[in-house]
Amino acid sequence: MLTITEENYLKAIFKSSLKETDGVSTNSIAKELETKASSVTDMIKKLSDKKLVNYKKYQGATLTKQGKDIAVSIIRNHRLWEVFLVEKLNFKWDEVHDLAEELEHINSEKLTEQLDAFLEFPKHDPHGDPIPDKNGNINRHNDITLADLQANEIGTVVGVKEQSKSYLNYLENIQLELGAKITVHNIVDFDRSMSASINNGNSINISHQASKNLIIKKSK
Amino acid sequence: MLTITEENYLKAIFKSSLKETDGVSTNSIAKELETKASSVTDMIKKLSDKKLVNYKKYQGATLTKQGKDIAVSIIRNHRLWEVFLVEKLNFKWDEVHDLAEELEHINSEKLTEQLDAFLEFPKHDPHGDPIPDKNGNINRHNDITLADLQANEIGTVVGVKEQSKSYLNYLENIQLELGAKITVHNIVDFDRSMSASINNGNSINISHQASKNLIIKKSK
DNA sequence: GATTATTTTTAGACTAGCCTAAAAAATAAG
DNA sequence: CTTATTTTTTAGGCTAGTCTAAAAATAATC
Ligand SMILES: [Mn+2]
Ligand SMILES: [Mn+2]
Ligand SMILES: [Mn+2]
Ligand SMILES: [Mn+2]
Repeated sequence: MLTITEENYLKAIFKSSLKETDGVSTNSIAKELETKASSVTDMIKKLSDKKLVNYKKYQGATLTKQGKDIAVSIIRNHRLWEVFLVEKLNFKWDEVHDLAEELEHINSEKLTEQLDAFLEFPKHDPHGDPIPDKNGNINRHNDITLADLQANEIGTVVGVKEQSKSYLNYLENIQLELGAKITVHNIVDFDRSMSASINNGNSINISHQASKNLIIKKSK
Repeated sequence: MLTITEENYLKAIFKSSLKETDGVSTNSIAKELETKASSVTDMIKKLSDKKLVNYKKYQGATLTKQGKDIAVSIIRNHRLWEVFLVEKLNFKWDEVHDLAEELEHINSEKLTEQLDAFLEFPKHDPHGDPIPDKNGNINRHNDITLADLQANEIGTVVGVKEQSKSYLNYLENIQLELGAKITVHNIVDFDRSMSASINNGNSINISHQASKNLIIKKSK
C-alpha cells in the first residue's frame, strides 16, 4: 500500500512524462507538486526502491510498468469522481478538481468499477479529458484548438488545455461549455484575437490566450 | 484545518463519551483507535491546545462544543457515504464501513449537502444508525433489541448494535435485513436462544448473542 | 493507612515527508 | 577547453505521529 504522497509523486511523474521526451527531471516534478528538488530526490529514491520508478542519479525518472499502472488508475479515479460531482451532485466544472484530488486516493477496485457503471461508463471528464478504461488505456484526443481555426470555420468544444478556475469560469460565463458550437467570423492580425459566435448566438471577442487553450473538433 | 488523525481522535472521543459518564479515559481512546496510551496522551494535549478537547492530567478528556461539532459532522459524512455506497453503488451493508472511514474525511460543506440532497435526505444509514442533520442534531433510537421480545411478539428490524462483517453477513444470509419483520415463536430458557420466523417465512433459530445485537421496533 | 496494581504521563527514539544550505555533477558560455 | 551557471544530490534538521520503557499518579486491596 502506498501513501497519498507517494501516489501523488507517481501521478506527477506520469503527467510530466507526457511533456518531456526522456527521463522526467527532478525540477519538473518539484514544480508540478510545488515542493523542493531535494524532497523530490528523496522520494524518487524511495519509489525506486519499491520498483515503481527507474532512477539513476542525474538522469531523471521514468515510471516502471507497475508505477505507470498505479498513476493511470489514480487518474481514472480522479476523472470519474469529477464526472460524478458534475453529473450527479450539480457541481460546476471549475469546482471539482480539488475534491477529486482527494477522492482519487481512495483505493478500491470495486468502488471504481461500480462508480464507472453508475455513471454509465463516461468516456471523458467534465473538462474533456479522456477517462482511462479499466485496463489503463487512454484515448488522447487530437490537439486542435480554437486558435487553429480560420475565419468562417466551425468547431465544437471538446476540452480545455488550461484548467484554472478563472479560465473555466470565464468560459462558463460566455456559454463556452463542452459541446458548444463555435463559428469564427474574423481574426485580428495584430493580436490574433477572434470574433466568433457561440451556438449561433451573439458574436463575442476571444483573445488568443483564451482560444489557444480551447480544444475543439473541427466541423466538416 | 485538521489532519485525518486528529479527526479520528475527535470521533473516537465522541464515541467513547456515549458509553462513559464523565471524561473519556486515555485507555478507552487507545482501544478505540488501536493505538497506545502514550500516543493518546500526546494527541490529547495537541487537541487541547487547539481548544477541541478539555483536558486536565489524569482526568480524561471531554470534547468542547467545537470539537463535538467536528466529530458529529464527520459521523454525518460517514453515514451519508455508507448510504451512497449501498443505495447507489450496490454495495452490501457489510462492505461499506472501511470505505466510509476514508470518505468521511473529505471536508466540503457543499459536497456533504449535495450528497445529502442526492440521497434524498436519508434519516438512517444502512446499519440503522441515525444520520446527524446539518446542524448536528442526532435522533438516537430506543434500544429495544430482539432479545427483549417475548414469545409471540412481533418486531421490525431497525438497526444493529454490533457491526462486524461476520455478524452483518450472517444476518444477510438469513434475510434479516433492515425492515425485516420478525415473529418470535419460542424462547429456550437454558441459553435464551429463540426460534422465530422472518417475514412470515420459515422458522429459524437465533442465539442470544445474535438477538441482543439486533435493534428492533416492537409492532403494536 | 500502607501496600500493591493499574492507569496515565514522560522521556527518548523512530519513520515519513518536508525544508535550507552546501557540495557535486551536468550544462552552457566565453 | 576553461569558467560560469544551472541542476541535482547530500547533509543535517524540523514536525507529526507512533512506539517502548520508565516514572508518576491514581485506584484497589489488605
Ligand atoms: Mn482535475
Ligand atoms: Mn478534469
Ligand atoms: Mn460505519
Ligand atoms: Mn454505519
